[in-house]
Amino acid sequence: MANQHPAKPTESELEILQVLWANGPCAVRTVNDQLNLQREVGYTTTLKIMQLMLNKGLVARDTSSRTHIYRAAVSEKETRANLLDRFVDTTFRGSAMDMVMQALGNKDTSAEELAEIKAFIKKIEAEECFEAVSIDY
Amino acid sequence: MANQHPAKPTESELEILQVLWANGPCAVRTVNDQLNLQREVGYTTTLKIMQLMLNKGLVARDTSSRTHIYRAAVSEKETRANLLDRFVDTTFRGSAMDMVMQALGNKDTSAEELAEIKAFIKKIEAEECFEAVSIDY
DNA sequence: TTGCTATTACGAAAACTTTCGTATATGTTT
DNA sequence: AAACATATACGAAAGTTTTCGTAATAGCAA
Repeated sequence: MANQHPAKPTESELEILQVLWANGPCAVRTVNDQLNLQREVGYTTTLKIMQLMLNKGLVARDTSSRTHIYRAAVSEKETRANLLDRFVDTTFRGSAMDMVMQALGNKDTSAEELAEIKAFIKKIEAEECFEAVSIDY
Repeated sequence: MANQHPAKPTESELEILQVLWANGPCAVRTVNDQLNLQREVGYTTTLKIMQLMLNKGLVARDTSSRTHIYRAAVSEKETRANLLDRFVDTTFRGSAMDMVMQALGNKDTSAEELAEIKAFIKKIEAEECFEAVSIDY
């Protein structure tokens, strides 16, 4: 179920994965248009990267029609988890707590969001009472 | 006070900054030794990167004695904040909440840590009542 | 068919990062 | 002084990622 190789997409590759995760399977043209909402990227550049991603197994594609349709071949959740792990290691010396604190400390966390987190924590705490039961759902 | 250019250290540069932040001003030899606790890196490699960092303004150095003493020229807090921003943007589409949730969701958050976060949230909520006052200390 | 547009494929250049060999200089020890 | 160990400086190579020019192909319209 889990990916064999933890998948370490580059920054550009990640941008593309974001588009695919958000929009579902897309043609290269669509992906490129989406990217260009944020920054200028040439069409063949996007195409090339997506072809490289195909080789790495980060995406798959349907070539039955002329315009190939690409889809993400790695899950958003797992990829995020991997990247988060790496990031916490390199930037917060492995302390996820430090990172959460810093994220919360950034002045722009609304009261609503804080409430949301509190609720989430409550949920986790409730689950911890039943550790023997699988909570990996 | 804030850095002019948000400072985007590479991964190696970040490793070196971590050492400098943790140990205070260091000679290249010291930094290299520290790095080698985690992975093998040649001395001149570390030296070279630190010299490049000097050009970029990421570190400063005291050359009064033969062994130059380097120190971080960017603050840990600000750098972390910058990197965190970037990371949240690229990996969590800008949603710090999503990231915090994912971090907390990773099964290995202890009850103590959750309590810590709750306390921290309480502190933030208290501060939000006095938004006019600077909470940037 | 002919010409126009959109797409894929491919390779190479450009940009960036990391690594290391080597020259040179400076202390230290014998 | 001479030999040795250690430090800096520098440049080039190797590795990785991104960018883009160009060719080949397929679909479509006139």
